[in-house]
Amino acid sequence: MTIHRLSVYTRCLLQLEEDGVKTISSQEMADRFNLNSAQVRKDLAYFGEFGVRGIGYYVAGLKAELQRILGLDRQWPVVLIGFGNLGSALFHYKGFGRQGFRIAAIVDDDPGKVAREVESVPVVASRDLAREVRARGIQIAIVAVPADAAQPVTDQLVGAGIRAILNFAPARLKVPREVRLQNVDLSIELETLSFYLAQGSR
Amino acid sequence: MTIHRLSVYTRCLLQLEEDGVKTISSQEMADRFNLNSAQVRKDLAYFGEFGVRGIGYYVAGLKAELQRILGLDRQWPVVLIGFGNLGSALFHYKGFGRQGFRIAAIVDDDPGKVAREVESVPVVASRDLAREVRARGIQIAIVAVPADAAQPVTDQLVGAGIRAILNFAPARLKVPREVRLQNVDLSIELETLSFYLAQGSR
DNA sequence: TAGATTGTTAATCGATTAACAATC
DNA sequence: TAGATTGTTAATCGATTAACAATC
Repeated sequence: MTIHRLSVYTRCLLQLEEDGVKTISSQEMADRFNLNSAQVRKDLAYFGEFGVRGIGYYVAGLKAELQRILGLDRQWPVVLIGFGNLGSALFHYKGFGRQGFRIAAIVDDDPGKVAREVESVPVVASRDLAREVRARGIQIAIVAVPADAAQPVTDQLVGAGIRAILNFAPARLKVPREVRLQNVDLSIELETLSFYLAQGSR
Repeated sequence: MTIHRLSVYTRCLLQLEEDGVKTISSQEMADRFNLNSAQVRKDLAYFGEFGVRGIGYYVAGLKAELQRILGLDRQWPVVLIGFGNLGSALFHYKGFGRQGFRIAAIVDDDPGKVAREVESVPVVASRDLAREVRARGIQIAIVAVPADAAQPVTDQLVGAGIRAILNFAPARLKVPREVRLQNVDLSIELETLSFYLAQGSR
């Protein structure tokens, strides 16, 4: 929860830096996100003393600190599994690159796609997955394959030494404890909305 | 939070029904999701008395109740805004349809896409958005356009009487209070992962 | 020095869990 | 009746917020 908010703060700071703002108080930050200023200060103070009493936080300095904490102060090579519609969308999505994530390899078993390059990123078959992961020092995978292909390829990823998986497939993946798994469920959010509509019309 | 869990329970019950399971206890449900049985009971009891003491919950009955509560006991026509890679991926994503969401119209201003039909769903230009929304009684929109196009089209949606928006664009949308907005941030999840990797290697 | 704002402690709030009478 | 399991109250836990001394 705190980590989630740190991400949000970081984006805010990027924006502020672009706008030429030099310092910001916890109160001003809180106002932007409907949060409480004490919460902002507590979140930040947990990782160190980044503020200056009477002044607030220096935008550039705090941004750098948060990026370091979140691991965004470096490039993370990522392997993208599945290059169908969703995989393709994620590949072209600009948001990842902006935070230092770089898709370094694509895995897809469609013979029409394998061995090609997409914007100079190689597309390989799943049999070459481990080789690519090791050769490129990849620790993060994004899984964007159909539900039934998700677990087998996940097992391969784990075998290849992947440490974190962002899963878009509508499947409940099993991974060993030491691998971090984050699921993104595209339809559960829609269900939340329909709940409110259904309640509203009652 | 509770709503989110209700969605999860519903999926579990769908699975159980397929597997021919007739009844389930709160303890069994809890075990499947690393939850506490008291929490399951409390979540369910909030909406009514669905269980039977000594027995547990009837799978079919509880499923029907939860679907009703979540508004999943009906078809929701949805308008999809943007038919690029992401829009296309969402269109073909099977998870939505399974829960009663049906993409009834697609809006895209690319002249190469307008006026065509995709799997008998019409693709219209944004100037015809309001007409389609009203004609089809659409209350839910999925926004999958680039960041800079998101706010203008959102304003149009609001004007057309849309009541809920699921936003995939990396933009902070402004909507009036009565419109429910749910943001899906594709890269914030990745940042959570990199935090743990960065921490681990420290 | 006066004003502003932090970092942190104490108080509050809400959500989770344990416990158990009710009851199938 | 005995065993199982609910619905619900009371206890616990954790997260949020208020308050304020420290200090720029």
